[in-house]
Amino acid sequence: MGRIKTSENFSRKNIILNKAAALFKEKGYQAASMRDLAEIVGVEAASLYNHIKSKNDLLNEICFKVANKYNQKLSNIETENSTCLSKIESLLRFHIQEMVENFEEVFVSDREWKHLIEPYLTNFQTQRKTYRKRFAAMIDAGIKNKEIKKIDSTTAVLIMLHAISGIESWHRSKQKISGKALEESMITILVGGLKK
Amino acid sequence: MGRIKTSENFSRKNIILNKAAALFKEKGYQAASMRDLAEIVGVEAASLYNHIKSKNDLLNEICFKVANKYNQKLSNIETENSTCLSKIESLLRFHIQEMVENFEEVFVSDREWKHLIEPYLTNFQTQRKTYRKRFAAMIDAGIKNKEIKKIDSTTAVLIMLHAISGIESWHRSKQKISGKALEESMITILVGGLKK
DNA sequence: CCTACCGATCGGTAGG
DNA sequence: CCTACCGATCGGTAGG
Repeated sequence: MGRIKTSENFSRKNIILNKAAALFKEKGYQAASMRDLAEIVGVEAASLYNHIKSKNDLLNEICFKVANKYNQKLSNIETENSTCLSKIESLLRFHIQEMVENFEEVFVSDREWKHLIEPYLTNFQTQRKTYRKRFAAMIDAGIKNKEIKKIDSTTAVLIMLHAISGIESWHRSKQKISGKALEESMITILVGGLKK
Repeated sequence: MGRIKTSENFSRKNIILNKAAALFKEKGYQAASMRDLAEIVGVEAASLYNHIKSKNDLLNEICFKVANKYNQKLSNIETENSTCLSKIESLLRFHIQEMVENFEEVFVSDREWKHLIEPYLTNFQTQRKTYRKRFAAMIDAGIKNKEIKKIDSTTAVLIMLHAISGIESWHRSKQKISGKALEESMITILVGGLKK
């Protein structure tokens, strides 16, 4: 009795969630069928509904799980006692690491959220917008500080977040550099582009 | 007799192609139905098939139209007699302008190409890979020249192309800066990140 | 967790 | 360009 406790949750529902993230990432939400998912999980399609409410509910759980994690991290970084530039670097490193290590759910949250349905769709969009504003505020603080060159902070956020979401194509490449080397290259270019 | 000749082609087929690009961009290829498209065009779904072969053929035409345009531009820039850094800047400006002006088809080509079917899928993937290699070669030449700082050129290409494809969210923003201002901001940050 | 099945919607065709 | 319609597949439910 008593399973071994780890940081991962291997309940049936969590297995389904993880497989769904991989499937949605590969095929796109709409093109992925519940029969596809059932086959991967190893049950009949109807059986999935003992663990989940609907296909859209799976997307919901993936998207908000990721959003919560990112909001949490941003809050932690905001309260750090350090320069703006090093806060931004921390945040970028977090984004890059998440994209390297948990890229399936991060990718789905990033690219498939438009298939969410109301009221979750609006909720999610609002969270995204808020996150970007807080990120831009960090950049603006750095510009005021004279740590960062005078740039449009909204554009800078757009560039950095999308550059990172492009790590997906790094995953697909055959002769790829290591995750750590990728992180260092990205930081050099992105943070280098901000510095005075 | 004789229609007025302009650079735009308003044939029935081209109208369908343009509406399809907008629809695929908004809903995603899979979620967009031919009945949706027919309604936008103003005919019955069956009538579309007098102008096109299949839904997938529409995606094909959009993706390869964009690919051809980009390959053409890259070839022109490669033969220019100028510094590597200014070649890269020209290419980036072209990418940004295309994303601002023709963003529907560019976006579809960028995000929905995985729904192409063989042999077009492999053909398209190969073209993408080749394009990125040629772009990376321009950066490597600049590093050798000492125009550009020593960075991983593959990562730099990944960053720049994805940063630009993120202009999609600029289109959705309400209080947006002008296309020209966006271009200048992006060039400042991206090219600034390369310079020694 | 499975079998059996539902109504809806899909891409596409026949025939005019 | 339309009406009428096809077979396939979809998300999901009933009942055990």
